[in-house]
Amino acid sequence: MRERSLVIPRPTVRTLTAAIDVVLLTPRDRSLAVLLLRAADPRARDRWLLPWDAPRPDEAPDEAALRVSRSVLGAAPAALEQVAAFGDGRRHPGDAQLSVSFVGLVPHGPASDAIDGAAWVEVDQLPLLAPRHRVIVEAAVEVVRRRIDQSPLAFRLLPPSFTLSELQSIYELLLGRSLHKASFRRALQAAFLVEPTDEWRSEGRGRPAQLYRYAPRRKRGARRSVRFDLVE
Amino acid sequence: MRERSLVIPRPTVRTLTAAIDVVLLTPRDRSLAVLLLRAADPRARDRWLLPWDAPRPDEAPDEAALRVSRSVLGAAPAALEQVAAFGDGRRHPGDAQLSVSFVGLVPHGPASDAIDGAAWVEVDQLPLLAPRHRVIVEAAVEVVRRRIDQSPLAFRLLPPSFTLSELQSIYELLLGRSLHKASFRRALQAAFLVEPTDEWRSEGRGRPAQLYRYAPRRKRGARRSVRFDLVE
DNA sequence: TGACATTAGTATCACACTGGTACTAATTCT
DNA sequence: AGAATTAGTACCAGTGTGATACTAATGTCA
Repeated sequence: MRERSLVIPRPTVRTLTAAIDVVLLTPRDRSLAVLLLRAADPRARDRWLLPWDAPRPDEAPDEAALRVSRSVLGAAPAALEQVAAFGDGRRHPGDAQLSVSFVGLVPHGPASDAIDGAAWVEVDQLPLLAPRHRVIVEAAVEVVRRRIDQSPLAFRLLPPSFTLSELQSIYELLLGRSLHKASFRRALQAAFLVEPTDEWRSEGRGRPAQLYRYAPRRKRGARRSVRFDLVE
Repeated sequence: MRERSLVIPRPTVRTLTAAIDVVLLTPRDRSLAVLLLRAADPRARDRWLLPWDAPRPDEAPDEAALRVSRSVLGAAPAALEQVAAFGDGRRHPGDAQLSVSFVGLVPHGPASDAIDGAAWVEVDQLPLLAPRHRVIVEAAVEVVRRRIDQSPLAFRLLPPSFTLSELQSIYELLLGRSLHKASFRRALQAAFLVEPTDEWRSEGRGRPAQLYRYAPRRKRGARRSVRFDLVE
């Protein structure tokens, strides 16, 4: 190794203001919806907000995100993952210099209730938000889309038992395109991810569908071939 | 939507100490190596450190990461992406409550020099590090491995022109397994990612290899089938 | 009641992709 | 010259993909 005579000054930490911002997502109609809070003061600069709070002393970011999620949902979300830290110039409603953002998934169904002053809004039809909250929502959706075939996120958007058509709808929702039914089921079968229950659901018209549950059987080394799906 | 009578208190921000920690990676031999700094004081609690600093006032995290990278490399890395924020109880060398971590990629070759007091260490043979620095390195490697087929990260670990065998070696390094040569090249061809130069490189023994450059031709909607490669 | 719409689920089949094996090509080493 | 080494290609059986079309089971409506 060649060496240059630069010298590293010993760094010291500096304080800044921080917030934990949570994007809670649930499937709604044919789209994803995010939970927004209406500002208590109607003359506030931001009418709508993501749920957020400052981390308490000695509270880890994921603990704070769980606490914020519980406070608005009344229960923990089915999944909660960090999205990223945002600290650029975009304005935060609490003027935090740094935001650590999380995305939580809420199953479709009656659990989608929320507290007073909150509303599920489709992510394609966001109202005016603080600029940083807007980019956080976009990043959260992107994170879920990217991780969908690495992590069982799709199953977190469904109740414990579901039909294969519902599962396919979630995948189509997240991937943004329609999928081939037979291929989808063949791949699902090959991955040993679900198992059928002995229940059937009759949803209005049409033939009843069998209900399945998420029951992954560990498959070691499911080695896939290399794919060059470069986005940029 | 059903409404409960919970009330959201208006949150206020709180200050905490923060650091920007940078993991610089380069291919070395048959492994990945990370740039570590040796502590100036030999009696310091941590003998080895990741490059880090506190963000300056009004400096965004990615700007700070770029600044830290430049200060130890003498130049910008070929890629720089955020890994995650870490704020659990694990100790940071500067006792920062929150770490925003970044991973930078440095091409193989003469640009892998570094400043005095720094060393490239294989990621499988890390010395004793502060606990948070250890998990940051592990997370950084994992991020690169996960994003390899979504983002042209592999090309950032190579100089501007390279042989296809070198490219395949990088993929094998990151994926941790060997790949089929013909399949690798077929997939590469189909993705329109590289183009041949008119140069050839004779590297000691064996037939000379043609040099290629990264020249992606945008292919819209390269739709792949769904794969259920769930890790957990 | 019976035809029809609707949704679930399967069968068939041409086509494309994967990866093992084996080959040719061009260079250095001895 | 011949062996070793690395680059690159050809062949091919097996497997995955997705279009089309089918059967199955229910509700709707005349």
